[in-house]
Amino acid sequence: MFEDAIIKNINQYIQLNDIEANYFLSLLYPKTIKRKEYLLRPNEICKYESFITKGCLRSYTIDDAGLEHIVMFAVEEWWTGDLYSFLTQTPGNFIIDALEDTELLQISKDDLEKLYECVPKFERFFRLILQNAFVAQQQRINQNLSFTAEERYLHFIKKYPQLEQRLAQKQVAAYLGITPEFLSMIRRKLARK
Amino acid sequence: MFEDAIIKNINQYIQLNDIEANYFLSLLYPKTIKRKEYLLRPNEICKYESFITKGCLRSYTIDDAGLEHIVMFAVEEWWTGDLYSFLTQTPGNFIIDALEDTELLQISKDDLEKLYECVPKFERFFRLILQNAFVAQQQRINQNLSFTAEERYLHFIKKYPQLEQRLAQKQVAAYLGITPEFLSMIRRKLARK
DNA sequence: ATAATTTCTTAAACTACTTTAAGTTTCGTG
DNA sequence: CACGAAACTTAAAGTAGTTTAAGAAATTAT
Repeated sequence: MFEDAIIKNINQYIQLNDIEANYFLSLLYPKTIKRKEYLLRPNEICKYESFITKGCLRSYTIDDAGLEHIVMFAVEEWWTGDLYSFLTQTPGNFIIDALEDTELLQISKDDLEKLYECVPKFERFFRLILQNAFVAQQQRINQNLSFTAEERYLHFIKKYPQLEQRLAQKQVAAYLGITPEFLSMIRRKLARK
Repeated sequence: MFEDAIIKNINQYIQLNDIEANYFLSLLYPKTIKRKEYLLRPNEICKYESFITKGCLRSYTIDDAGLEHIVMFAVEEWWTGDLYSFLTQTPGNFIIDALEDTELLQISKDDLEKLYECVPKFERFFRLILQNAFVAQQQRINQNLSFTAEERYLHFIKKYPQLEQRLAQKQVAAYLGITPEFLSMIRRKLARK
């Protein structure tokens, strides 16, 4: 069952006994969403942080010209949500929807705060998760500043080879910050070599 | 004395008693660096995370063409360091130097780990700090993807009005991901309005 | 104060990437 | 398995931002 996967994941960072694990599991709401369905609609308040047991989602914005810009992908074993909206319980900036049929385990803000109180080890768990995310984001910012589109694409397929297989090229382009047309040209140029 | 400032800052996030505060202070090394001096040289291992009591620093990279790209600024009441290098104790990707004469309080990785053990509340403190940093970085990534250079500049001076006063324009340009020449043109265009 | 250095400005030529548009391929659904 | 929709490709024209270069202004060091 998919509750196992999340405990296994957490045990890579902190050690939970059975009581703690069961208490944590009792706070989770399972949810399934189909491809193209929303996890978080425009301007909706993010009520839950979600751990993905199966599937793939994207967090993105739509600009004035109607173009989509992807801030992050999330696949199995990752957490997703609009953290700003979740923490403040105010409408967020990001939209989240599923790129594949997806299964999630969700925790509400109140329950997460209870969890921090009852099992403070989870402060450490989420600190470690956030540390990794922070480092990854800092590297992405640097690459967006210093790499060309081609360099960003090459880095992306090297860093996330399995993820790239699952994504449409237009999603990759929206993550790299280029148009699908230009990504197509980059790929043609690379293929010719 | 500047040790007060850091305790005051931390007490905004968690409540420390005198024993805990004094223990924390005992782990800190004060350091001062002058303008243009390095806090972290190219390929150096980041031995300390640093809390800034006075001054201003930048974390940046230099690309193959010799251009600088600023990943973050850090001023009073902020932490800085190359987190990846600090956590892994391997050479990092970022260079850190001072844009003004700067005073820091530093903590080593070993001491920070001791601190997490002895005063687990600090797990919470750094989780909260990282949460805020994560949200800010996610917004910056989104803006780099969806805003024009002019929009990014307008957002920057609105979000950090006091910081912009302290920075040379070329530093702002290196943070926004544009050339100083183009920033100059943007400013002229805005001034004419 | 003054020289030396760095930063800022301006403008013309250039380029990485976008836009538009049309055709082709792939994919999801009945 | 077929057909409608979405994704991908290609190419020509357009643009946001870069490069280069030179002069002006501001800052730093002596």
